[in-house]
Amino acid sequence: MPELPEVENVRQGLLSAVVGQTVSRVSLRRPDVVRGKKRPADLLKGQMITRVDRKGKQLALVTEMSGAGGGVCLCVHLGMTGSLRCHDPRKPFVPDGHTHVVWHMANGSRLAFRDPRRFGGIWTFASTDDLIEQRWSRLGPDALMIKPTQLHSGFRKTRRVLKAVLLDQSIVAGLGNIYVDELLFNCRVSPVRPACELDHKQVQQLVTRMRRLLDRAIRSGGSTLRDYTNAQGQPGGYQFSHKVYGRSGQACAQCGGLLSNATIAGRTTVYCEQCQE
DNA sequence: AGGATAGCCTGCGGGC
DNA sequence: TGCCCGCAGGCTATCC
Repeated sequence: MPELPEVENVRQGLLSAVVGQTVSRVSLRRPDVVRGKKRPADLLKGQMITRVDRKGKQLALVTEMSGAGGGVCLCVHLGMTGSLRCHDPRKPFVPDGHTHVVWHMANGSRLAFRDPRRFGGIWTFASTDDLIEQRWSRLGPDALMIKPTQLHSGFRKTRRVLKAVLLDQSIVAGLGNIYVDELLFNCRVSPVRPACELDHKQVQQLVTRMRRLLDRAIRSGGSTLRDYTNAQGQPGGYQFSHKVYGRSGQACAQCGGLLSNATIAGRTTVYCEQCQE
């Protein structure tokens, strides 16, 4: 469930907890969560974490410079149930069966990657340039950065419906099922509307409202439905502001009619047939 | 080749 | 009470 607002909250929590810390030991309890070519040296052992970057729903733990183009880095994708949690040196921490990687820091704190469903994973790169070229270049612009012209050109090159296009990370990176439904309701636009039908003014409004929605969700700590917590283990509060997600059969906040539930683009979708055209 | 669909994986909740 | 099945969903692979 971690979408952009949740991942951004995790990123911000990691800034204070692990940036500047040196990794003294890495415990790889479940090797297959590290995808692609993995070298133990690439799991950051002996290196100092200097940055935590994000694009869309993906994070990067970056270490100090090593050759051209930036530091060695790990790309972490949380998938549906993945989490990155920091554990205080003074408190006991017993990794359970779903804790796949533990980074032990020189100051005694630990960073744990846990992911019961294992839709997430970790990718290793020799430099941030490699990460960008080999992986992040496949993503569209980040949802907080995208310009209306960029989204509009993404819309015009397909015949798919809005729901499918907004979920497509190669068009815009960071939205998932929750925030797409919330955004479409916020804009009063139907999820089954072909994306290519929107004119520039409508796309502009979509981008404006997308940024505002995501900003508010970030400031609320993201949405916690079941699993999500930030890097410090605290839940978010934006689930209390959801207008449509998870509210099928309940009253529309705008017209009072019943919210509909349908499978659109293979995803459960909640929307108001009356208000969203 | 764009687009739809299956499969990955576990936990939980509804229904019998 | 307990079991089984359906569902949740981001992303990749596969097929049409």
